[in-house]
Amino acid sequence: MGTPDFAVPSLAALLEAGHEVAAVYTQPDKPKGRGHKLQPPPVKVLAEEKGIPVLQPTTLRTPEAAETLRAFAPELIVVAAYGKILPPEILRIPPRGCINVHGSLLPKYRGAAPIQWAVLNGEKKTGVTIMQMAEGMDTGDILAVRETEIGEDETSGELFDRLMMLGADLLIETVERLSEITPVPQDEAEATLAPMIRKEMAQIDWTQSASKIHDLVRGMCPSPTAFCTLGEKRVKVFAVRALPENGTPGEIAELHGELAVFCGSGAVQLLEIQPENGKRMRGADYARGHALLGGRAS
RNA sequence: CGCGGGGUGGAGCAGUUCGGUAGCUCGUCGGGCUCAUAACCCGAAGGUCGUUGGUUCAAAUCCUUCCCCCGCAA
Repeated sequence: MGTPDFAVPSLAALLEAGHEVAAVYTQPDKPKGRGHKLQPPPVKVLAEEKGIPVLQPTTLRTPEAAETLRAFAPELIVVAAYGKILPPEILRIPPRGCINVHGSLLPKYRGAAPIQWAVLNGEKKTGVTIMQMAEGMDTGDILAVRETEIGEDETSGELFDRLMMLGADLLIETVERLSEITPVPQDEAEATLAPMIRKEMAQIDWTQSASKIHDLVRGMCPSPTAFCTLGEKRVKVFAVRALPENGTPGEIAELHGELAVFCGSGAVQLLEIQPENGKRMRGADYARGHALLGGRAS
C-alpha cells in the first residue's frame, strides 16, 4: 500500500527481491495540473506495468473493503506513504502484521511530512524507520532504523530521493529478517509531529533570520516551494545563500553580484527563483529586466 | 471545457492599445585605462520578433491555424 513517488522504490525492491505481491492498494486517481486531467498515483503506474492488481478504494473502513483485502490472504502488508489510516480490522488481517516505511527517525517527526519538517527545522541528520503498525499515527514498535546526514544545502526533494532508496533497502532487509527482529517500543517522551505542509507556510517572512529562511527555502523545495513578492510580482524561491550583511528587512539589493534581500538578521542571495509566468532563473537574471534594486520584498 | 500570464540577438525585459527602417540592462568578442577588478571608457558581432495563412504600400504590432512554456486553483 502506497501512493506517491516515495513508495515506488519500495514496491520495486519488493518485486526485485522476489516477493510475491498479491495486490497494490493506492489512492484513487485525482484531477491534477491545468485543465482537469486525471492523474494516476506513481505507485499505480508501476504496479500496472508489472501486471499487479491495483485497488483504489476510497475508504478501508467498510466490511466490504476488509473482505476484499482478506480475499488476497496477505501474509504481510507493507505500507509506504499510503495516505490513509488503516483501521484495526485491516491491521489484524495479515498473520505477520503490517509494517510501514517512514521517512524519519521515529519517534521524531511522526505524520505526513517528516522529511520536509526535518529540513525546515534545520536538522543535521535524519533517516528512515521501519516499524510495526499500530492504531496511532506512526506510533508502532520499531523494527529497523537507518540514519543519514542532511547536507548543508540539501533540499527536501533531494533528501526525499535519498530516503526513499534507503527506505526500500531497509525494507527488504527487514522483511527478510522479520522473524529474528525484536520490536522496540517508541519512547513517547521523544515524540514530535510533522503535520502536513500547508501552502501559506511556504511564504517567506523577511523579518526572520537568514539561516531560518535558508531552511524554509530548502524545506519547501521543490514543493510547495517557498515564495515571496518582489516589487509587484510573486516569485517562487528555489535556492538561496545566507550572507552576514545586515540591512532593512525586506529591502532588495545586490550583494556580491547576486540579487539579494535583507532579512531580520543577515541577508540572502536569491540564487534560483521563478516569477509567476516564467521559468526558473537566477535572481540576477530576473533583476536585469525589472527595476528591483532598492525596492521591497514581502 | 476551472482561472490566468508568456514565447523579441546568448540571458532577463521593453516595444503590441493608436501598423511605418527592432530598443534597454547584461553577456560575448576586440581595444583602452588601472598595481588590480564583478569597476570605468571606446568599438564590434549577433535577431526568420514561436509557427501557419490572411489583411495592407507596409505587420513584432491587426485577424487566423498550430506548437511550446509557466503561475493560480484543485
